[in-house]
Amino acid sequence: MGRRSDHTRDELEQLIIGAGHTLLAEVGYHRFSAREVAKRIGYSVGTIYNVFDSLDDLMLAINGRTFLIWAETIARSLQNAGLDRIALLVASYFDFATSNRNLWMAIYDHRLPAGVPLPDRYARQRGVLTDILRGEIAAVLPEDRRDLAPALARSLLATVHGHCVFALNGTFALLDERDPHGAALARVREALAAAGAHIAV
Amino acid sequence: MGRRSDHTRDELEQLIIGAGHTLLAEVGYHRFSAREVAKRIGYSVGTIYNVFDSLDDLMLAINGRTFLIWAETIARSLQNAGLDRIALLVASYFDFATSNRNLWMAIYDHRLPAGVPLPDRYARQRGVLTDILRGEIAAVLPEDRRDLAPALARSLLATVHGHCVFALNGTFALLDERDPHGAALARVREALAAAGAHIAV
DNA sequence: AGCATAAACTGAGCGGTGTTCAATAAAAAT
DNA sequence: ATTTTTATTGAACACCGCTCAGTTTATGCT
Repeated sequence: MGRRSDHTRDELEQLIIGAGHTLLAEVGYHRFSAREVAKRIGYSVGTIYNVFDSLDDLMLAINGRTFLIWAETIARSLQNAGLDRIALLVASYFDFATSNRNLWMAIYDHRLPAGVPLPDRYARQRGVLTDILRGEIAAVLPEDRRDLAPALARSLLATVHGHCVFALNGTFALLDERDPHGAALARVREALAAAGAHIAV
Repeated sequence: MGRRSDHTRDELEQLIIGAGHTLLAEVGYHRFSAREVAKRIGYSVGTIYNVFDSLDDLMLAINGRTFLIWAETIARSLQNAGLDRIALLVASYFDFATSNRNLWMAIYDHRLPAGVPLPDRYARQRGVLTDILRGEIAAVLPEDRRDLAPALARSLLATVHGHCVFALNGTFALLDERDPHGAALARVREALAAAGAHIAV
């Protein structure tokens, strides 16, 4: 066929990302395919490649959306948080990863060829989430140590991430760890305490 | 052709694992293929599948070998270690991962289908490495807290792992972190200090 | 209205993948 | 010498990412 124009270019892009997001959530990164996305929206493979340069490109768009949803989820749960906002952040991280297994893992399963840098757009979508973390960590640090916030936020993110990965990929099951979330929170508390943070517990 | 018997079954298995290991190191998980392994040892695809049930099976064998080499590397570097053995462990972790990027990442890139448990053989190969860690951590804990060692070892492994993943997958580059190894070591020291460990620094 | 241009969309085709299994060839046993 | 067992093959199947000549439709122009 030819021009159909049921959708504008932007709508089509969003349609693809949406269907891709759903497919990814259902089957996971390594069973994801452009052909299946096309089938689901009633277009042919070629159309996917007219809108996106490559599958890498599409994956970045889908993962970018996951990041936005993730940031939104965490922001919302922070709104009705108690005093211990840090504990809530850790819990949110685990919660999102666990209840969106495939989407969350795809973020880290997908990698660009060596040397290709992440596009700015994607970097910004990721930034939304890390900005929230940095803000919350800065808030619990004493004023004279606020400058530690960026580095500490990165490091604690990595700490929680490590526990979360091991929880989801079976490593912790192998090691008989039954409370990954608790362990992560304990490490975060120790690090914050060492930095002089004042946390309500 | 038919029976060639240049190799016994076991030799052939080791030949495949060896060539697979090399290929994996060269091209990484997502460009790894059974056909290429076969080509490199002068056999055809079918032979790979006579020796291994599936590619998952072969990947486990290869990753298992990586674990053994990793454990050996760490054990050797512990032999001529100074007083701060914990710092050396963290450094070794980063060092192995960085200088064996593809092999190390493949351990975590490869995942069995949901529900399929890791075979015992593989679990044991992994165990060698974690046993070393648990021993070293127990050694720096006061006697009356030695029982914390297993849980703490798991958690610190996850902590260092998280930092290492972010260092290798570009997340830390995105977040302007320039000393992942230093950050990981700082977190480990804080956690050990909180557990009452006595470390030579 | 008719026609030319531009845009959207297709899907067969290319070279790859994991996996299977009838056929085959050589060694071992009889 | 003949049968049996074993090791090995590679074409075939259904999938993959990706391309691009070709088709269809909408739009602009006279």
